[in-house]
Amino acid sequence: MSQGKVTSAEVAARAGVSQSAVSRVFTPGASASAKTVAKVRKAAEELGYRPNVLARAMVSGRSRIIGLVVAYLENQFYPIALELLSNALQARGYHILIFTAPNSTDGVDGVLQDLMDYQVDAIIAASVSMSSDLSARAQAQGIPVVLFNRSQNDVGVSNVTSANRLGGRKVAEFLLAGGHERIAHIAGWQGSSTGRDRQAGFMEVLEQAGQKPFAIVDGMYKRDVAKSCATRLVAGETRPDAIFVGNDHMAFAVIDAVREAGLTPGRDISIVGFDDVPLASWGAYDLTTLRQPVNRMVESTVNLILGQIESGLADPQEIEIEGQLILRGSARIPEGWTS
Amino acid sequence: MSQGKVTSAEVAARAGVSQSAVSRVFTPGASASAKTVAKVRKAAEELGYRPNVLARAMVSGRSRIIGLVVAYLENQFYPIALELLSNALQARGYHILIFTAPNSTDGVDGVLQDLMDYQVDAIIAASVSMSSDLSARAQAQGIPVVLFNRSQNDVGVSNVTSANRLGGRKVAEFLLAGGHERIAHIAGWQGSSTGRDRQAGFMEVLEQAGQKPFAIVDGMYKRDVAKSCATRLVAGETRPDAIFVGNDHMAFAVIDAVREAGLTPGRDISIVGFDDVPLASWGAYDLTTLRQPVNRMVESTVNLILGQIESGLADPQEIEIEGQLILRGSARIPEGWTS
DNA sequence: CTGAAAGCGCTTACAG
DNA sequence: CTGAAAGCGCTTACAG
Repeated sequence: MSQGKVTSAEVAARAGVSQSAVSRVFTPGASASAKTVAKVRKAAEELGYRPNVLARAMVSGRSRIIGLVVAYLENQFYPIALELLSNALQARGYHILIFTAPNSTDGVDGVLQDLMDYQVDAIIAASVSMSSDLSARAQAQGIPVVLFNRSQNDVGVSNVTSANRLGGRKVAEFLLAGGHERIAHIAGWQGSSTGRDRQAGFMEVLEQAGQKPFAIVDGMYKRDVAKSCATRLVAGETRPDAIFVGNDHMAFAVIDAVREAGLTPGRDISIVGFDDVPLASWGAYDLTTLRQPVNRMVESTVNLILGQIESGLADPQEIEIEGQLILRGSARIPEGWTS
Repeated sequence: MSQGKVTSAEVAARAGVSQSAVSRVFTPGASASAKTVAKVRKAAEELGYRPNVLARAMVSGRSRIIGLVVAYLENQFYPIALELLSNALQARGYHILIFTAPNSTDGVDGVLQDLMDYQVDAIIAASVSMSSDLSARAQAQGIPVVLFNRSQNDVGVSNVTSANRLGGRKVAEFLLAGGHERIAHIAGWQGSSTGRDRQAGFMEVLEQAGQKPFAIVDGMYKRDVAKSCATRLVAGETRPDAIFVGNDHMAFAVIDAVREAGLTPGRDISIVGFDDVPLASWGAYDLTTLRQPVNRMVESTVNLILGQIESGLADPQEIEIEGQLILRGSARIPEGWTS
């Protein structure tokens, strides 16, 4: 069957047609007679021919490659998102070229440059921020960029997030309704929009209720930071009766810390996370959390990206998807609470 | 600065040299005078020129793209491996094109075909198996293939695994030394080499010791399967005093099940996993497990792959890396045990 | 519908 | 060291 790389010219020779005819047979929506199609398909089959995507990309200007910049793969939210993105894109004939990013803007910028060298049709940047310089370069080359799970309005790119501020509000309302009076917040990294927005929503509601937070600290989206914060918080004379944690990944560490201090989440202290990664529902953590609807976030991202690739225009859009509070055992549930 | 896509011809024009000269300046190890280099770099800088990787790939036959087939992203072992692979490859100027695989051989084969269409320089298949037909096609095209965390000797491809059989033996020895008498095994998927090898090593040692396993069931590498198996096992009149679980991902579900039955891992029943993913060390699970040295597995994979790409020859190699038992709280530790 | 020809953006012998 | 030219494997007007 196949023997090294087979080209369209070889197929043409065997089928007794021109190379252009072979190309047309493999180009969706091209014109070829049934007879030609049959001859070409037969020859191609016999030779094991498959079109070279890279060559096609050169001339058509479409690589069918989407660049994905990703970080924080230890946080289960991202592998899940990655898998969903890959599946959805694959189903539409696109594939993901992965770039793992150092967490600084500089690092990301370098990586984005590399990405563009591959002539990607679009870029999805998950959980990182970029400079406006780089976003301008992408724009200039007509490459749509979308920020996934992060927003940044200074650089003129699209972004898809959940309703983070509203999410923060919902958590605060839930905790207040539960009668908590000393609510601490181990926040998501304040260098990120998600961290800031969740905190802002949370604070708004507390303020409206005339309640001061027990403490606010930046957990940096890091397990070890969150854990030591939690340990410190619960070691004091008076301790919080609830902790809202900026994401699930940190919340797991907080639960570990709380238990090490001899307390039981949901009874002695309420813990609420943000994301609802699969692990949140596993027995050992049973974490109450505000779900980010990752399915719908991915769906929106894919539609947005493909729409922009096909239309050729890339006016930035901001998509925000509302998430829902998922009640589990780690936090006291207010009487009669429904949601 | 940058204005749409800039080509080497435009740079040449501005620098007052030939297009070939520009190409040479950007080709590592080509010959160009200091003067030419300076002129070209300056012009390139001013225009925002970067070589088109795809065009380079067309003529050089090297895309600097490595295809990665991956599944099971919910199991933390794979995102971790993915991140390490991507970092290592990126540092050497390669990038990963991701393909998520359906778990059937047919599915994988289809995906591999798509992969080859992108003219990847090599293929890494993690946790999946492929048909010998497909491996032959890759071979014929001179594309090295390595199986990561899976072995398959019928198809003539390289593979990198940990010492799974030995690992199974180590776990059995540990459990026996701990005085356990009713050891069950919720095995890794028996359709996979890892599942079979771990089980085989485990059985060998039990047999040598004249002990029959309490039960052997196939957990399929699925949480829900493993969990219901565990629930059933501990519900019986006599129950196992230890369970060796085919990987950590399932072991977490087993621990959940055991706790739901009112038992305490490490005290009432010993649970041992396989992998040592980060989550295994978190407080809520504290899982004793046989570590797969993912760092070294990745390192070997990258060296193997790049060696084969550069040498042009791809004689299959089998690399096996020994793992170590990591003692934690989920299993009774034999007195005086050191390892 | 179909073939000959140009061209996508590069690299790489080949002369000089 | 350097430029002109061929060619990588395709797609896509352009004639017919």
